[in-house]
Amino acid sequence: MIKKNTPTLAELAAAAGVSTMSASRAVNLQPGVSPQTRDAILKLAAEMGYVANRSAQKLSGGRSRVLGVLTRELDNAFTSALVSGAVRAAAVAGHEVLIYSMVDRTEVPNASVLQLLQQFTDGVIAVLPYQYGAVQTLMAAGFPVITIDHHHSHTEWPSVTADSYGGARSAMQHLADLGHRRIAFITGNEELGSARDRHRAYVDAVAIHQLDRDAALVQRGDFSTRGGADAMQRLLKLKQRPTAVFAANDQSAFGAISVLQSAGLRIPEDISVVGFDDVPSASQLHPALTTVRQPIAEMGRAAVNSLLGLVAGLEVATPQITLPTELQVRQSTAEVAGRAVGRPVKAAAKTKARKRV
Amino acid sequence: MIKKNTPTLAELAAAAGVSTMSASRAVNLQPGVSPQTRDAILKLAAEMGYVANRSAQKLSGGRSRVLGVLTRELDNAFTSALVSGAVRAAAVAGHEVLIYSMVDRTEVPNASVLQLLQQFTDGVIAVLPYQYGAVQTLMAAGFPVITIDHHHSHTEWPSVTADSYGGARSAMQHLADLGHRRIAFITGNEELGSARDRHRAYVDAVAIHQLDRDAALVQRGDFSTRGGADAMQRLLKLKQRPTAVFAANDQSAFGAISVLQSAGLRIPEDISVVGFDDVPSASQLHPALTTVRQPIAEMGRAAVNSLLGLVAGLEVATPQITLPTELQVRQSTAEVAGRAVGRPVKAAAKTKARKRV
DNA sequence: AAAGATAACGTTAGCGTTACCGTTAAAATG
DNA sequence: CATTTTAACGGTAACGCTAACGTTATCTTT
Repeated sequence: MIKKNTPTLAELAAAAGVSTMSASRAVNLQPGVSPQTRDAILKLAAEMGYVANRSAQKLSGGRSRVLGVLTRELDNAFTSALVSGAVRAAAVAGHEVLIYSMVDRTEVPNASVLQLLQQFTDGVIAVLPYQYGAVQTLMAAGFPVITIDHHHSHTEWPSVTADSYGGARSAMQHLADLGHRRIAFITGNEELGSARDRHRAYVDAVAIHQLDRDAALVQRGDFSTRGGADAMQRLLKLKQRPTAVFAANDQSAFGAISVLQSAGLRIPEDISVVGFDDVPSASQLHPALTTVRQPIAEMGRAAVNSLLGLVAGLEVATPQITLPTELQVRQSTAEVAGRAVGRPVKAAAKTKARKRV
Repeated sequence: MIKKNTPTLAELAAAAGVSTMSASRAVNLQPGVSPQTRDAILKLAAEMGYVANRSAQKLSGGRSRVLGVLTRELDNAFTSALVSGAVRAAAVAGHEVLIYSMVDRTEVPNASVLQLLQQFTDGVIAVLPYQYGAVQTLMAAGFPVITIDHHHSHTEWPSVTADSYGGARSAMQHLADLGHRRIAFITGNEELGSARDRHRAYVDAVAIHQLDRDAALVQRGDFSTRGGADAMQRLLKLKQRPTAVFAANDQSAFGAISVLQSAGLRIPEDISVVGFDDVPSASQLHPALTTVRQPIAEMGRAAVNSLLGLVAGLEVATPQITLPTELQVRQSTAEVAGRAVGRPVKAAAKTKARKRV
């Protein structure tokens, strides 16, 4: 239960019979207090329920021990998982996390939002895309920022990413192994390094596995459900339809699946679909989506740790952190139904079932 | 572009040739300054890029003009839409919104989180469920809180809800109109008033429309995809299967649909499904879900307005705000296929198509 | 044992803002 | 015209904390 009047540092110090500075040093585990007085103060602090006032900390030039997450869309399994990881990692370091959602609104200049963040937090994790300008502004002001994913033209920014290229290659390998030769690709937001890497992996895989090379097989998406659906619609109009579709992220894949199902096509019998991200619903919806898993929570954790380094004024050793990805084979991919166009034989479905994880 | 040194109120005042207090009053649009000096200061403030330091504001006993949103799961279309609405409404009133996600972690006492909120924000919108304890604590401390949805045992809390009962009744009416007599219900988290209201509406509808009354038709869910899927699995095991399923929210409906599709059942030909909420993906996935629309963004707006009232110390006239809901008929519902169990006639599908919005 | 080095504290002065109260000048009143 | 009321402003003191420096004990060193 919160008391209406939380004790202040001065009150704590008075109760402990020391100066406020000693109390401050004790509470912040800083040198300048003997271990025994520190422990005594700490014990008393716990008893009295002392909690530092972060506004005051920040105002007096100190750190508030609060980290910010700058994001646009909240409705996003990716962001959610990321925040969870970040919050946990921050908690270990005694920090809290506050999220700022950049809802479009023209009436407020970006600058004031950024100042809000600067006034409250010690550093920011920016979940790209969309905040390029904000991120640049923040960095220019010398404020610690770590981005998740990276902007293709700002590769020098400290960032945390997953191995998009490797993951995409293994997804394509999987499809090639299943006998697919005509594989479509739905692109992501190509302002992002991750989207470009996945695209590049697709192109390379087409060359290496000697797959059908057709510009029409690559359709523009934007990482959204609608973008995926629209791209799939275009793919369905092709005279020679693909036997498999690799979407740059799960969200796009969901859109594609939706279109395929409403067109009466069965997945994976008629067409295989692979996504990227492995958001929770990927395994919960039908058919369970074969996708490339990103270690999202770990990315959040890594971002927090890097950010805390920046906040402490350390030169970050590896400003660009890339975490491994892993293919998750589920029900949305199957062996291609022979060379002939048409429905797959039942046997095919049974065969691939054995390969499932 | 942010300058490293944002002007302070004192600097602004000096530039304008007035005292800091006059500048403060001008910036906050408070009485005590003549219109002309106020305008002059405001103009200068815009030129100099003055932005108030909210930490300082809050510390000096004032308001920070920041509102908090307390939530648990971010991965939630509902929360996302709500925040959007809240942010926009807050912006109109010159406020910012910061989100705190209550990730489970035992190592940090709730109290410090709440104090964080008290130190930074002027009031909190709590998106239930899960934060009952926190909400109570906050309220006990005299801190302004508005809840979204309401806890069944705390009906006196200031809250914003949608008309769950009415919406659920119209959903049931719709199914009854389509000839369904055996309708299943997947419950939500019944700690919430909304879940109880929907359940009550189902029970009432069964009585009023004289539908099949069978305890096995009501299966427990928890507003989650998995909960909906598990409930549907149980419903499929019934000797007499329902011809329609009403899920207490869209998320549950998605889980149910997933199970139905993997069982080879077609929606809506074999079974109709209705959800509740109308989250964005409800209309984007296949089949597009018939569901009850909640005005989520408006709920966020209403919450902000109420909260600002509380912050201003007003006695809120209507502590319990209920917003209307509306049935959205889409592709997941169709006329029941006669009395006999089996596939629907094609004609049925055509008939209901005319009824679509 | 005297001098210097080191650790353990305390004092002061802000950080940027607003509340409170005091002051001054202009307007309204008798 | 003297007096009261009103509005417009300014000075000062907090809010709770920490940085920077000052002070006092304690321990080395020669």
